[in-house]
Amino acid sequence: MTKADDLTQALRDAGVRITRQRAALLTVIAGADDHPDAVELHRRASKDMPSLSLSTVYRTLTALEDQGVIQRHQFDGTPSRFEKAEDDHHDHMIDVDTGEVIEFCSDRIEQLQTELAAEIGYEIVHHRMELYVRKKTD
Amino acid sequence: MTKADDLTQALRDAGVRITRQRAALLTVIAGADDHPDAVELHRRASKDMPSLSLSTVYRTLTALEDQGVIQRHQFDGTPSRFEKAEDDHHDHMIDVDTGEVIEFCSDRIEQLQTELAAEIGYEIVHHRMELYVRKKTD
DNA sequence: TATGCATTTGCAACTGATTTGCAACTTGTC
DNA sequence: GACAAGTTGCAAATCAGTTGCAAATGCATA
Repeated sequence: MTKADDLTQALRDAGVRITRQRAALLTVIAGADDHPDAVELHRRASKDMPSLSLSTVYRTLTALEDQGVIQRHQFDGTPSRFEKAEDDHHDHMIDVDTGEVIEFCSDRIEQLQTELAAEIGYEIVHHRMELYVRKKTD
Repeated sequence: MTKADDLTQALRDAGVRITRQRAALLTVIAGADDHPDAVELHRRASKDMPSLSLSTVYRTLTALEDQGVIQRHQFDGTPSRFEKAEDDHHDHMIDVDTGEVIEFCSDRIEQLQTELAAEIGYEIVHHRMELYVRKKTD
């Protein structure tokens, strides 16, 4: 049972129809270790499904996001990028020179965020933290 | 000497020409206590400068951003919003129900961010932290 | 395994935010 | 005050993403 199969089953259980184009996209997403955008996902999935249209990719990505199967990230001034929703939450560092995305997580920061919001009577629905970084040279 | 005058002088010193349209926009930005988008800024500035075009607003905002005079924020799925660059850095909470933007700052979090980046050999160029929040009901 | 129909597809046209080409017009300088 | 270079307004282009529609397909059921 591959990761793509897991995703497929989760969707089927949720009443989402698994078409060949969705299956192809799921396979690509399950196998991606990076954070591709819609065009890149379309490019990759097109190898299996040459007739796959970009609008279907967009529609499917939205559906998958609604199902909580994938996550959408909107980094500074670039098209949305996607990754499969792992059970563990994390944030991102983006290397401003290479565009490389590094995942990280800090429970301490999350806790401080929650406290800050609570202090003024709010609770956090979701958050977004991106560190735009550069490799140290010294 | 108003804030708008300060901005004007800063730009003039940087070799940026102060046209009537830029002056009008600077006045609006200097007087704004919220986080308006380009269309809203255009609407406000048009009162003094009825012929002001939206493309000039966009061009000027980009120029002001390049000069470090204003900051651009891209909150989830909405047009870019702008504010004058104060000397004090801060982050934002966005009320998901009302769209209201609340500024906040945590030195403790900033410090943790710097440490996290340093641990893997990076330094932070800039960062972005947005907490999407909802008023607590209980 | 065949049937039916709601869902999904590809295409092309549309949207909303922002950018750009260009000729006419200002600005700051000499 | 005149001139070169920077700016403007307009309309058209761009870019990421969405949508209407008729044709095609998944899948629950017979």
